[in-house]
Amino acid sequence: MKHKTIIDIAKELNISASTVSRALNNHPDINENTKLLVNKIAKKIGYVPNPIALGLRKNRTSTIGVIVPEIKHDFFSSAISGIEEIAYHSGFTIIVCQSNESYEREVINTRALMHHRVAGIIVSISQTTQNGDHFKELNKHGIPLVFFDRVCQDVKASNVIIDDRKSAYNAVHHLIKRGYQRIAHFGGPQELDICSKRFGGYKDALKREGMIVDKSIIYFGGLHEDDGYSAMDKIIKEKKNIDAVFAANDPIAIGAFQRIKEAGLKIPDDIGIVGFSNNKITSLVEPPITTVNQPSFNMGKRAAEILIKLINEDNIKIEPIVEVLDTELIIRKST
Amino acid sequence: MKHKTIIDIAKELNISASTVSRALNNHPDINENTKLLVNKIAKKIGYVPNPIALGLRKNRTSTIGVIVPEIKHDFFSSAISGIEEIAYHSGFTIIVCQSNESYEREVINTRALMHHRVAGIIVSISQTTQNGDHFKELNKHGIPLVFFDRVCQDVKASNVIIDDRKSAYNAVHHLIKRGYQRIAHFGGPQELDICSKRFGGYKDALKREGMIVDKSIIYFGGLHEDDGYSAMDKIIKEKKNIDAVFAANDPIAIGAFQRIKEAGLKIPDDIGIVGFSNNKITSLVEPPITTVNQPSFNMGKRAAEILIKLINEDNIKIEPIVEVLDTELIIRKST
DNA sequence: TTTTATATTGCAAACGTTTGCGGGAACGAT
DNA sequence: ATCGTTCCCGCAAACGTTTGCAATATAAAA
Repeated sequence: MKHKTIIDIAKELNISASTVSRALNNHPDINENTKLLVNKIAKKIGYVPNPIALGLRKNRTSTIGVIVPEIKHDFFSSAISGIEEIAYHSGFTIIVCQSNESYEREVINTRALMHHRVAGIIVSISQTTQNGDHFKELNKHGIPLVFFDRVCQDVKASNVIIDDRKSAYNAVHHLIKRGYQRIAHFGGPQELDICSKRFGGYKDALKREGMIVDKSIIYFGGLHEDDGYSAMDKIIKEKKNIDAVFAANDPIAIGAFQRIKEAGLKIPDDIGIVGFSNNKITSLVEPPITTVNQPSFNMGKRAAEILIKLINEDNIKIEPIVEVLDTELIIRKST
Repeated sequence: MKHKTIIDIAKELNISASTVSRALNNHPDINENTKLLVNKIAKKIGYVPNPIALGLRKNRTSTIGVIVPEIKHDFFSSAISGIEEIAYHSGFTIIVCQSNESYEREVINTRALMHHRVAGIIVSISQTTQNGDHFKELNKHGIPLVFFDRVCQDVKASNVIIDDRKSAYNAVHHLIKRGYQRIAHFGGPQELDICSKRFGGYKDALKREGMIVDKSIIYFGGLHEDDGYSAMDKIIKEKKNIDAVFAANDPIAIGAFQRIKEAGLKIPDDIGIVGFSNNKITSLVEPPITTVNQPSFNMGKRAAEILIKLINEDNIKIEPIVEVLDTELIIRKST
């Protein structure tokens, strides 16, 4: 079965394709009666505009590109869910790519989306991305860009983020108030902005309370469970004296959590622990883990809303919008 | 900055666009030297073929459509991850849509993808889908289709599935071998094929061991945590005598798990529990939950591989491929 | 030298839209 | 009768490719 075109409508009514096009687009030049007829036939034969042809003509599609490190991660899949939700209701479709935390792949994906003539792009950058030149190319092609969560500092673009520093501060502050004295930090890669900010918040809180920042109980690594596990493993093996852990994210916290339990230590009595992101798991382990709620779904939604706004205001470049969403410390039994 | 076209290359070399096109496609008619020159200039000016123009010409893009109930669900996001992985390495991009378990939205998404001239579609159907006519339309347009996990029975298409019945059988069989006598079943919507099959496996196992299937301890509901929670809640409130639960999926199991713990009952001593899908959470709760490992990432990969094969063999319609992936009962401390 | 085959290229149409421009018809004003 | 408007509509180009066919040149065969 072939797709119907405006030419099919034109033939049916013995008018030209241009008239049909204008009628469908409600152009003032067209007689009201003609519009009625055209729309009637269009509905009758089930005409749907060909987005490809439109894309070629306008040199732009109604597709939004999304690049995330890994689709299957809780946080990102929720965010994508939010993006899709908004996109769907605005008549956009989304193309999803994953960088697998690889800078090269992120560059390739960005270029591919650009060549696909997407209307705009939403990105959370990879761990290994130091340089934002590939994003600047988008600018040259007039493709709007919104970062969420993991933003690229050296690129002028709209951001949907949280206040990582403050959120981390609150989390660590909470630990201190609970009476914990020797608080370790299991941080992510410091090149990643969110990670260095969370570390910053950790330091702020300690300093504010007159506590020292002890490098010997600060560990930097990846963002996965094993990173938390191995950091805690070292602490235990080296018999370091700590009574709490502030992890840069939930998987790290979970890894530490497991190692703590293996060691037969009690949470929260021997060691308190707080994570970051409010992954589902944290509420289900025993004891449930205190963490910072990061509104992943909403971050996706807001990113999409902002992007679509940018797409529609294709007139002049407005100043980038930076939106900071609220987080919330969810206090559970691990602290 | 404008995108480069074959015309730019043509002008640079004072040849026609058709020659450039053929040269780039390594057409035998073209002089080897010309090919060399064309490719050199193409690389020099950074030419990338315009996929939109190509799509219009060929009436088909190199995009794969994906429709799942909800992106943010563990199982689906892993599967999407797998699909993207294969697609990426084959030069395809993926458009992801979610049906939100709504039949209407699934129909709309299917049509939208069709009009987007996707090269093929991968689907896991919604809970509420009883009718596959929208998928049959794809056939008429020659768009190949692969279902994974949740397949549509009345549509002839390739499937990537697991043996739900057998997997459920194994799970329940394991419970019986462990000595559990009164095994409840918390099932999902029975209109969903996978759910009725899992229920079938449950019955098989009981019957095989000469046990009766007691409807009073079988609950059907949704696929979420609250469904498991409320089913277990009823059991407890009505003081029903059970010593194990076979849940149709992990969220249900988790819900039941929480209610059991709230009731102060011991797992696995008072009540044994087994889930289905091997969501990450099941290994992290205490005690970790026995479950059926469902290779979500690989199911996505296989679905994509099969689809791409179908796309490339656009000659005659071959018989649909049905691939049954292995599952594995992961025995943990909850049983 | 003429014919025929072969190698290499270009022309132009087509894919489905949108849109600038021009033009005919109808009508009122001069 | 002529002119100027207004209202509708169609022609054709353009977006970037691919591809059937024709065309040219060159080489081989007769």
